[in-house]
Order: sequence, then structure tokens, then C-alpha cells
Amino acid sequence: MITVSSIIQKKISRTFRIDPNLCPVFLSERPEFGDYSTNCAFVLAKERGTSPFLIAEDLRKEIESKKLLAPYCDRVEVKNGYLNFFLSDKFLVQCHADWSSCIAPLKSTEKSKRVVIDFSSPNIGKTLSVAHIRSTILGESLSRIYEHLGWRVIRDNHLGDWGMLAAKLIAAYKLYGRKPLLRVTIADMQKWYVRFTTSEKDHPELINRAKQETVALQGENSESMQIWKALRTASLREFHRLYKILEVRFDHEFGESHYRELSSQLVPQLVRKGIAKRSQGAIIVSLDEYGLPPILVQKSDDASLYATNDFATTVFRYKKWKPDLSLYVVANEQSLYFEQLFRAFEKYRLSPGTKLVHVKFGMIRGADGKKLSTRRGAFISLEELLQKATQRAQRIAKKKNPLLKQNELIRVAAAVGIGALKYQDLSQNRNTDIMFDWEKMLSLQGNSAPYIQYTYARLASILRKARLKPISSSKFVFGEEEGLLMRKCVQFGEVVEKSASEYAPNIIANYVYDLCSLINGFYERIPILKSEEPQRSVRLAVIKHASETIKASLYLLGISVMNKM
RNA sequence: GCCCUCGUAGUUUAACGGAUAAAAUAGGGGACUUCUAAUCCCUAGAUCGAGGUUCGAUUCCUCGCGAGGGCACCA
Repeated sequence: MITVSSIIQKKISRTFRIDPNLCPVFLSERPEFGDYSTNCAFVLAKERGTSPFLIAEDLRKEIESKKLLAPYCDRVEVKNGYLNFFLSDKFLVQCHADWSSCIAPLKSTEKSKRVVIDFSSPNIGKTLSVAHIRSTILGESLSRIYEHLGWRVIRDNHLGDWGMLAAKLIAAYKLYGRKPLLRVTIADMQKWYVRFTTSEKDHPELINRAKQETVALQGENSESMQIWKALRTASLREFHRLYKILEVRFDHEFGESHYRELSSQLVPQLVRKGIAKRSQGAIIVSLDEYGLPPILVQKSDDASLYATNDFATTVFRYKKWKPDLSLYVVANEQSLYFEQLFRAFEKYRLSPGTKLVHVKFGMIRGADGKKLSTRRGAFISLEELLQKATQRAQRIAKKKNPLLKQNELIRVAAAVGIGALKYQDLSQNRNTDIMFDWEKMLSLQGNSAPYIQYTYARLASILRKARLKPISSSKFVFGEEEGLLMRKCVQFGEVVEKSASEYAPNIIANYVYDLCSLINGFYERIPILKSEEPQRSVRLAVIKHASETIKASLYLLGISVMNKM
């Protein structure tokens, strides 16, 4: 994978002995500023006490006379104190000839870096809702992005399938369940669970029943254990159905239950090491030195907690995979909690080998601006959302292109509907809250997935009609318009790297949208099939690269393309 | 009370401390005998307030104002 900006940065920092951090090289904002720019002259001006314009000019002369950036850039300009670099045509032709090195995913090997991505992570017994959509879609996209960069990605769906939740589900089933276990659905469980928790207030004995279930769950062959297994399986069945529609997959679904042994061993271990101590009957890890409130790892009735389990999970993952990076794709609301968890883990392992990151995101809020909750009656099931999205897409697809065959129509509707939903979320900076709005969620207009998919379909149609004949590199000359498009395509690699390092798929979304907007302008102005050789071949080649770039970008967002729509 | 996230055109959103703050949508005007008009072109419109740091601030700091979230036995 070629990332020209880091090459330029390295050469400049080495040649002029500048700290690489002081000469950041970034993609230019406009064509007249070239392809890459650096503001290092400003930084150096401060250190040396001279004018940034003079420094920039000196650097430019030196770079040009030594041909420092050959073969990548053949032109350097100084403008407003910035150094602007222009990719050479020679380099663009080289990219064309070896296109796969620009766009193909890197292969992962034994030595590749490893990342564990913890995402989606729903609770069993409860229907997936819009609240799960962000983590699920973001996590899947991040997984694909890291895979593209050659990392070994371990996707783990950390199900909430244990503890009080599980106990209450079992107790509720025993009380209200009139169905054989095999026929129980998530909707049933949810109904029973809600009934159970709402009656708790007036009937405190229900809490005791649930506590008894937690004890009963310790017997591997108890009736409660059989019920639990069945409820868990039924939940997973439904989750998997929706994940399949969303094109989301996991390597593991260990869930909290997997760590029950480890959790129980952990607390005494923490106490022995002097990390945890008893306080007000409970066991806590104090985090005073970080200015954080303490984290509870055991309740005063000796039961374990969320944190205990997560701590054990972190230990388990560390031992099993020795990951370089571990991402927890979980909403903003849990910021404090994760900070506590990571600090506590830091105390446990004095030199952590894994970088732990809470990839947080804004909440989906209701029309009233408040958190969506079942209690407020603001429950919107994911299934309903997916259905509506697909239905609307189908209606519109039929209107727009009546020639589509039935099977094509169905494929288009799914790709467009689901794609729009994902794009709507992923194209936004992940920290911004989303106000839930049916219209917005399902919109197929403007800056949306179908705009990009449509651009792809247009190009596919041209390529179908064209029959490509490869022409030799020596005859290959980019005109201005073709060059502009090619330059944008060449940026793909660095865009992917940036989005990975910031855990921000929206960088890819913004990029592919820009690319398409460029393509559509090109499409309007420049004839392709009807142009003369050798231009025709050059244009076709660029169009092909562009369409592959769209496809690859959308793939990283978890969105599919089609040849007709 | 303390902590976290956020505040940008009418609306929904972009923007590594940098160049003329970018789009979509709604509004006004235009382009299909031409590779798919789910398209393109033109037009009007914005950084919550007050200070500070900086050559340069939507971005960093302080104080306000506003929205949302979190803060010991839920997950």
C-alpha cells in the first residue's frame, strides 16, 4: 500500500533533520494546492526566528535541486507559506500499471498485528433495537478496515448472557412461560422479563427467586441451566438472522457467561495483590491516584458485577491472543466506566502489552431529545427498521428503473435500503448524537449510500459496454480531468490508514462521497465511450480504477454495490 | 455538587491548530435526440457568548449560557 504523504514526511524530516511531528504532510484541500501539503515552514519559523516564507522557499529549492521526492512528486510550490507537492504523471502511470498495490488489501501473516474488536454485544432475551445499530455497524466497519490493513482481527460479540439478567429471565420463564422451551421466541422472553421486573416493586419475593436462580445456575445439570441454555440459543438464533441481513459476522460469541469461572477467581486474586480492598461491605479497586471514583468488583452479598466480568474478559483476551490493540465499541454513556476499567487493569498488569481503547459514540436519541428507552415507549426494533428501509428502497427502485427484473429489484432494494441506513450512521462523526427520525434514517437522497451506489452502477454500465483493451504504458498520458480523478483514487490507501488510526469510518465515507461527486462531474462533461483513442483507453482505465475504489471503500463501510440499479 | 460528550447556513451534518468554513436538504434559476437525470450546473445562506494562548482558533485553555449523559452494590 502506497501512502505518499508518509514518504514525503520521512524524506523531509530526514534530509533537513526535522522532527517528523513538526512536518505533518496532509492531503491538500483544493487542486490548486497540489496533492499534498505541509505547514512545516510555520513551525520552523518559530524555532529559527525567521520568516516562514523564506524557509519554505529554501526548502523548495533544496527539494527540487536534489530531486528529493522523485519519482513521486515532480513539482513543489510555495503558496502562503505552505509547501505544496504535486504528484508526477510518471507516478500516476505507475499507479495505473500496478493498480492492485494501491487498492488491494494487505495480507495478514503470523507476524501481523492483532486487534480484538468487541462490538454489538446485546443482552439475551431482548430484541435488537436501534440502540444496537451503531455499535454493530461501527464495529463491523472497523473490523473490515483493520483487515484491509493486514491486521489479524478478532471479532467478539460480548453477549450479556449471565448474572442477574440471566437469573431473572429464568425465573420469569418459570413463572409465566407456558410454552415448551424450543418454541420460545425473543418476543416472549422480552414480555416475560418486563412483566417480571415491573412486578418486582410490589413483590420483593421475586428478587429472591432470581437470586435462587443464580445459585441454581452453578449446577451444570440443573433444570435452570437447561432453561438458560435454551433461552440463550433462542436469542442467538434471532440475533444471527439480523446479523446476516446486516452482513455482520463474528469470530466469537463467548459472552459474559464464558468468564464466570475466571471472574470468581479474579476477586480474591486482586485482593491478594493488594489492588482491591473491602469498603462498605463491597470490594473495590480504588482509583484515587487517577482522580477517578473507585470501581466495584464485588457486591456486599458476594455476587460479582459487570466490572468483574469485563476485567476477567480483558485478562482472558490478553492471555489468549496477546493483542496489540483492543477496541470496545460502546456508547458514550459508559466513558467513565471504561476509564475506570482500563485504569484498574493497568494496576493489575503493571506493563500492559495491549492498547485498550474505548471507541465511544454518541447516542441515538428520541424525538424528545432524550435517551431512547423501552420504558418511555420509545422502543424501535431493528427488524422493523430494516424492513421499512428495504420496502422504501424497493418502491423507489421500481419507479426509477422499471426495467429491473424482479430478482434484481430485490437485490437492489436490500443493498440500497440497508446501505442507506449504514451510510447515514457511518458518514457522521461518531461522537455526534443522532436524533432518531424515520425520515432521516430512511432517506435515499443527497449525500447518501444510493448516490454512491448509483455512481458505481453508471460506471459499471460504461465498462460493460466498453470492452477494455489494455494499452501500453508508454502511450499512457493523463489529461487534466483524468489526472484529477486518478489522483483522488490514489488517495485511497492513506484515507483507510487515517480512518483506522482514528477509529473513524466517516473519513472513508467522506472520501468516497467526494470521489463520486468528482466522478459525476466528469461523467457530465467528458465523453468516454465516444471519445477518440488513445484518450478513450485512458478514460476507461481511470473509470475502472474509480469504480474499484468506490467498491473497496463501500466494502469497508459494510455496504454493497451492484452493476445495475 | 463533580465528571464526560455536544453546540456550525432555516434544518441535518463535514472540517490533522492552518489557506476562501465543506456538503446535503428546503428556497430561487437552469441542463435529458448524447455512456443510467437516484445525475449535473448556477444562486442565496452559518462557527452559542465573553475573555485568553498562537504568526494563525470551529478546533486548545478559562468563565458563562444551552442540550444530553454519567457519578458504589444495574448492565
